Amino acid sequence: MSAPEDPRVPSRDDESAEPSNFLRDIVLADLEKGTHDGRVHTRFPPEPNGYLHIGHAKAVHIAWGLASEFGGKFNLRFDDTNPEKEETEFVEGIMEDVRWLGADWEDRLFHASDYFDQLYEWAQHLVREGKAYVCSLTEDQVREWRGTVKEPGRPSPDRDRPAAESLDLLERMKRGEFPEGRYTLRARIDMAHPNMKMRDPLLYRIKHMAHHRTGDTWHIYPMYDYTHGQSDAIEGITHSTCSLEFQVNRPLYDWFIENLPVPHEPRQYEFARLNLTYTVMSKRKLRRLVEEGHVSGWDDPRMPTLKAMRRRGYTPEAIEEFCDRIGVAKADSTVDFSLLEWAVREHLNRVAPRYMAVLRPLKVVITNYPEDRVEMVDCVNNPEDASAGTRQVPFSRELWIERDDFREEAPRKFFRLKPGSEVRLKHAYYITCDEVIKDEAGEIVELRCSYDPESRGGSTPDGRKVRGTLHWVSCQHAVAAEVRLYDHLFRDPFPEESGDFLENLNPRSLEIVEDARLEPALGELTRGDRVQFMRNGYFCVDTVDSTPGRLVFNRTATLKDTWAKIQARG
RNA sequence: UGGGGCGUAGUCAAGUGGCUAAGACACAUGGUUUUGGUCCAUGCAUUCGCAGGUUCGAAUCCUGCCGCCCCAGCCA
Repeated sequence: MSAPEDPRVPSRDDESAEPSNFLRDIVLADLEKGTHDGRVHTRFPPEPNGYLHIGHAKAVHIAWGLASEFGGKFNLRFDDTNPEKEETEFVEGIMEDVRWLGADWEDRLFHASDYFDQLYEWAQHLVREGKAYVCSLTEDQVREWRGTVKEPGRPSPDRDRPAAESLDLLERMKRGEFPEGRYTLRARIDMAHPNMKMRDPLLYRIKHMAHHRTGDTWHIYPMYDYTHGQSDAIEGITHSTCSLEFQVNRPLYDWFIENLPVPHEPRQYEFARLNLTYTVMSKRKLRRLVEEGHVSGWDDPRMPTLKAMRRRGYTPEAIEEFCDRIGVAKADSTVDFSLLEWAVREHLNRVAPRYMAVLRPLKVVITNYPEDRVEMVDCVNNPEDASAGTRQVPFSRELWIERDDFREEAPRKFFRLKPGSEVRLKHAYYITCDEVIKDEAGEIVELRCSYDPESRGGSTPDGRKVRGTLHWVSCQHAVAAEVRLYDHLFRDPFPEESGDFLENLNPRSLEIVEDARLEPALGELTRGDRVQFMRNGYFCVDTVDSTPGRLVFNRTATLKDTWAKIQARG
């Protein structure tokens, strides 16, 4: 990349460059100054206690993006310091998600638990230096002694415990000689510090619990603050990115780096986490949705989890585009769901092959078309991509069209099928509606139409204009399938802001179409295939419930629907 | 009301003293169209939370005020 002629021209004018943001600018400046020996090394540090969601995708995108753009490295590190909540099950799931997003940690998969020995040695170091002590206050006492945001705390009676004594107690804590809660190891900083995090924070607590990786080796486990920065230091992380709520932890992060003989000095930078309209992002709330049965699981396509979005048909490319568009900043914000939808449409429009599928079938009989005749018509697979080619679709006397595409009494702007009017059947023929057949209840059950043999392929020698073009499926060739239509999980764009978020669930977030009629080629699709149902939306074959004999499709996103807007306006 | 952050359009977000405040999404209008999709064109902040001040010149600097978020887990 050559330097711009005019230095004031931002580099983002260069199409190959990432849009800039304050983190990127910091890295750029560090590279300029030669900080960290000119290295860029980032990491994504999930706790393996749940599944990743779109907010985590932003965090991965930032960390991985910084590393990949500047020829740096990216680590995946599981922050597994609390054996109570962590499970191996999540480790595999998270790796799958991060890999799917396209972030490559190469051979650098780590666990904070890899550093337990080193962390323990450093804890002893702090004790010897008079910077940490074993405290015998109970949990409640610690809380009480800590003071409040407005009042300073009081020093623990053990604050001046001799180093030798603390060392001995710490060793015995480690060996499991004491019950949980009996002692903690605390940093000796400042009980009157205006930042609560600096009031002699806990470094270790006793937990007689097996760890998913270290087994029964430990009876004490390090706290997040004592673990995170040092793990970054050990791995040579240069820019440790995290979300805004950790800003108050940064002075403590720095304190450990300054007071320990670490091999490297990482720096922490915080950005605003992602919020999205019409959904919730907190692990606790997502867990409630799953556990209380409001969704079918963590991979229910309505969930904002990555495994759900993957199942729904979202692509990593779409998520990356979305992340590029939302930017990186420090202001709390909630992004419009429509931007995510735009991103997935933008990608799928380019790559999804088009097919015809009728979701709510209405029979059309073409009275002047021979009963036993079947013609194969040529259909374009993707008008955005000539290389996608064409396919043959069978056309016959009896067809299914969309119920919405016929109106017995139609408004002026309705240019689909109505009595006496002519429309085009996509890639096939023009038809005119001659007669409407109803049952005893007055329900329309069939349309009798006539076709113009001259219009084969969808145009006529006389060049007459036909305003509406409908998709269709030949009855005798149709494949039946289940189609699941998803809408926002919540009806309120800010479900957390008014009452219990569960009260804002959208009762129509899932509509199941049991008996859609598809053109035969769709019957050949396999799990995970992504397509466009023309005039309907983007769909993918469900990876869980679909079988070759009974296809199940998930709607990823609708197409933009200008007609729906016109109708809504009245 | 201690400390740490943040307020630019409906939503994100550039901008860091000097031409008419980027861009995207959304929205609106028109055009093209064998998907009411895509695509194309146009419009959409006389003003940057508010009020003063400094300056020839302020979203950018100063002062005061207002609002929102985070911190008192032996969670991360």
